[in-house]
Amino acid sequence: MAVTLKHVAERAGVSRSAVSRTFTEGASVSAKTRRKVEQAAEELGYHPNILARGLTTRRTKLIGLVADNFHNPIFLQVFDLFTRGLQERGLRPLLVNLSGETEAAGPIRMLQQYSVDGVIVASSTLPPLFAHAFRQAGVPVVHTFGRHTDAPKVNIVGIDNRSCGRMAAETLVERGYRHIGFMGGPEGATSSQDRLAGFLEEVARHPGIRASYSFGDAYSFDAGRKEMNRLLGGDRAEAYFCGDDVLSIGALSAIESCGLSVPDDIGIIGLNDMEMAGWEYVDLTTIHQPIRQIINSSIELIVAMVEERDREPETRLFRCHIIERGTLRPL
Amino acid sequence: MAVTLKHVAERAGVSRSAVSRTFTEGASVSAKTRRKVEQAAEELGYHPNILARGLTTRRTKLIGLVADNFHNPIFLQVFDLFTRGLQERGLRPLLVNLSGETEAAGPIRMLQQYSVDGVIVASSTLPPLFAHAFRQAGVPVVHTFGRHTDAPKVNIVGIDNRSCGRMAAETLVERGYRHIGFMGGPEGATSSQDRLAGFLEEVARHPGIRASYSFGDAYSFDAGRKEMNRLLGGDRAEAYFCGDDVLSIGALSAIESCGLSVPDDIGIIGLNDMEMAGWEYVDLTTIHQPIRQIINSSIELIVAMVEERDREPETRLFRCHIIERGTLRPL
DNA sequence: ATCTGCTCTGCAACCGGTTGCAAAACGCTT
DNA sequence: AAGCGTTTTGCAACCGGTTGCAGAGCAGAT
Repeated sequence: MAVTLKHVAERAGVSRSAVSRTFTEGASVSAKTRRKVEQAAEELGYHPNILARGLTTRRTKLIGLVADNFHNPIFLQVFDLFTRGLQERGLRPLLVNLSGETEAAGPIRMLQQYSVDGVIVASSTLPPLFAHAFRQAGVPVVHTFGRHTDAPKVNIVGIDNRSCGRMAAETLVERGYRHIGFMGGPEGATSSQDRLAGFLEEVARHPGIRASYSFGDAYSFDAGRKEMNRLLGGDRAEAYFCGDDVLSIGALSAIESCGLSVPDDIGIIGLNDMEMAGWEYVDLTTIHQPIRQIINSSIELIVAMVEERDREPETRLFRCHIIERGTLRPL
Repeated sequence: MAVTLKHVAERAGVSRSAVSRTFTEGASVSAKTRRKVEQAAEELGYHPNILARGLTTRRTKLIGLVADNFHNPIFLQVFDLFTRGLQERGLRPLLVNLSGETEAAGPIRMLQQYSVDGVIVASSTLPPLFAHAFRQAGVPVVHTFGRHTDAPKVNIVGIDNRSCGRMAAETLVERGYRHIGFMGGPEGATSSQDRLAGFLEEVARHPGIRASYSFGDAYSFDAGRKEMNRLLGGDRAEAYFCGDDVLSIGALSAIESCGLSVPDDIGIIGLNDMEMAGWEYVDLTTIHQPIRQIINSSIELIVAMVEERDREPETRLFRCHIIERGTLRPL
């Protein structure tokens, strides 16, 4: 059916090795054979089978792309950037949906069965254990949006969540809010924990300020709305730092449908600066996370890991900054 | 490094074939050897390499998932459903980002190099030619959200765009709008063309009604806002059928920031019923497209195609219905 | 013409599996 | 115990490639 090395070799009147060599970078072939082979290949429409090649070269150019949140539009952008970036380097993303999964063993086995060259775990909610397990299994791994530590066990690319928490608290305090709240994503997510830690750290530096915190079930619109509805029923704060834009938007929605208005009655600041945050509708004040850089850097790192398997894991953090829009009262 | 058939065979004291057979459905192995092999495999942590297997079985369990729009949140849901559905059947999506690509040759070659079992083209904007080219290349293909025809050249799963256009026009007319507009996605997209055709068809049945139409650059928020801004500067209609929810939301945004209000000054009806359409913020009246069914059906079809390569292509269309929310004036 | 050193080439083995085939092992019957 | 039909097994070839190695071919020097 498909045209293989052998067909090309026969047609060109050379050995299979000669054909193979014309298609491998840096192999030794004379100009004459190369020409013959290329012509035969052209005529037959031959292209080497990457998977068969991978059997000997141990490079499949497949990269596992593991995600566990398909309800946050930011991930559409994440997928866009990853697929493009990988494609540009001749790599292919094998998409793995881990929603609801808690065990790493299954996905690891599966990705090994496909002999992926590396794995990118793109999630701020999966426990660090997950990425560690990949490394333990000998698969190069980058944890994008993972928790930053000083001596990382795997490559981490993302932001300093703790300092974002501080930045958010500081901003709220500056604006004169006296009772401020943190509304996180899932309690178990390292990103929630770190953002909260930074938030409380900053609050502790301002004696007069009262702080409270709680968590949503997920980084999703529904979770944000649900949690804000709950908060509105109790002793609510004057302004909230929501752990993510889509949570913020859910919260805004709850606030509006309750007859309150933003920023007059309640202030909101998000995190991510997703496309939607800039829509007139939403006009969300938020902390910008440089997604494009984070993803390009992740790709660079996974490529480097594949080249040099026993490279020391490293952490790459990117600076965030506040995007002033309309959901906090002005200075 | 990795543990292979051979290792297991040696440890279990059997031939490589015996090991292979234990791991292939329906092969003939005695209970005794099976036990020995399974134990050895367990001890070594062996799992067959799917790609090596694919070399002989010609099944890699890889499915190409081709998309060209990463700006419409509906696709996040599409990816979620596809990845889960495929995973449940032991298949793996190889994600291909075709944004901006116009030639099919490159992607086809690439997917062939990875010997994918089949390809799902998930786009209402890629020309039919694209999916045809895959078929021509002998790759089983399903075009999800593709244009429906009576004698399809490839499998098509989606909705009847023409009848959705009619439904939208009919609804607008019922509500008493006399000058109605169609605001499509890209002019070249079959979905835009068909929705418009249906829309105008229905308008033609109502003599007093005036209709106009135009197109956005893409199925995206920005395109919707930009186009609505243009329309607002001219002789605008009383209500618009936007070819997609995210376009509608862009349009709503343009309308609001112009000081007009919906549905009092302008009515809007969308198409898709994406999650966001239900947010209080947005509260978009729209035509519901049964995404879940469309995607499950697409997966079923691609699986069937892989089983039976020369199956006749078929078309599967799903019924849509109107979801009444707050962007059209009441009956 | 011979030698030297280099570049090319093909053979054959290998990557990690599957599978047709013939022989071995098994369970029953007689 | 021999004969029979079924399973089960291992051998060897194959899937579509790559690659170490030894020898062939070639150009230039002597």
